[in-house]
Amino acid sequence: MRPNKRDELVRKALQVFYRDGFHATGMDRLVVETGVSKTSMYKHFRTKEELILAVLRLRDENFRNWFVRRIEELADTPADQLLAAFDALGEWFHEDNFRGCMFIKAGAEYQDPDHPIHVQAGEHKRLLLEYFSDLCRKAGARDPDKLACQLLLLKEGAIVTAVLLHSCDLARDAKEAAQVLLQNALV
Amino acid sequence: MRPNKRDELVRKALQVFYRDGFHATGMDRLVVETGVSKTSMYKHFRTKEELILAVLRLRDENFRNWFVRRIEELADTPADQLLAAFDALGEWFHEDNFRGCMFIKAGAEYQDPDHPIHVQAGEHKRLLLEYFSDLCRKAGARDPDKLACQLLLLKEGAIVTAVLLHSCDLARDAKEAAQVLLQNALV
DNA sequence: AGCACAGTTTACCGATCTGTACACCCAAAG
DNA sequence: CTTTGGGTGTACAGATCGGTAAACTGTGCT
Repeated sequence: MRPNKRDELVRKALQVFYRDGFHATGMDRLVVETGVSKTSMYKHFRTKEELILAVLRLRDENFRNWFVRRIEELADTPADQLLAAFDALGEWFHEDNFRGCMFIKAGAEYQDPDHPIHVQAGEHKRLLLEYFSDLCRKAGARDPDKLACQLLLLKEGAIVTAVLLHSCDLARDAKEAAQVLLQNALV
Repeated sequence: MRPNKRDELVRKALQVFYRDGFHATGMDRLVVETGVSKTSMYKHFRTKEELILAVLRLRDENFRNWFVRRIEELADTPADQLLAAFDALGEWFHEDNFRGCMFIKAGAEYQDPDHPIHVQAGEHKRLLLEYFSDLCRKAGARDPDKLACQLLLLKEGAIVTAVLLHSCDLARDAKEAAQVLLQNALV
């Protein structure tokens, strides 16, 4: 049970779940796709749910790391970083394997608010909200928590709309809206 | 094959799919829940996919009818109606059987952009965007299509965030953001 | 050498999945 | 009354679902 073997399984499962969904992906499929035997799979993860939770943990780590790093590459001041967040989003949308937010999809497939998967998906959004709040506070916004929440709404809305409407440049529209909200909150 | 019988099946299936999801709900479950026999079910709908498409058509009709009517009850002028949309949303969020947007969930479970279910889910959002654009134009916004898109982002973001974060009053925050955007677009 | 253990193969479990074959029932038409 | 035909229930098909049993293989440690 090498720990890196487990990580490799989680990485591969992440790809498949992200592409095809949770209920639509059976364990048999993952076993074939990873090349590992079914017994080994169940040695590493006692249930499918446990595997999904591990996948979500990895996805949270990957996404937040990428998001924050990219934002800091794109801008220096907190205010500019809040806007750069939407440039980063736009880059993500244009990746050809973009399939929306895994946590929104997880919350959509496991709707019971008390289900561990649903809870963990919510935790990801809470952490993002915290990050935004922090930036808003540093930028000197009047009500940083409220502004952060509003910017989060723009981000989430842009993601789900980008999935369903493949037409317009939603990241740009979201960024311009964020600009208006930010300006309004700074005065 | 009375047509009202078919409609009754669609109505009941809508409830179950909305509560439990598409992949997680089997046809056997629907047969039990509706009391109809399996053979009859498949006489009305040749496949599960056909049933889901019928459900989405009904949902689109129900939701847009309710949404527009409620908005017109709450406000008279186009500008006020754009803001009242978020009051209507808030009422929806507080219904105890609120489970998010069925079309976002449909798009999340059927991710292939060419899949009929995904396409139909996108169509719903396109119709909502048209409705918003119309109101923005009547309200005299500078760039009505862009403003409509931004307000749609706020709406969609509020929905998915309301599903995952059960804490704050997202409809209110979204409305205040809409107010700022609207004011900015009217000057 | 001998042991421990990660990982494999193969076969299987009962449940559930979408979808179908077929005989039956009952009302309207001849 | 008999025939016709739509709607029904039963029973099933074949695949897949999540998960397990048991015996084997290979590697590293002592």
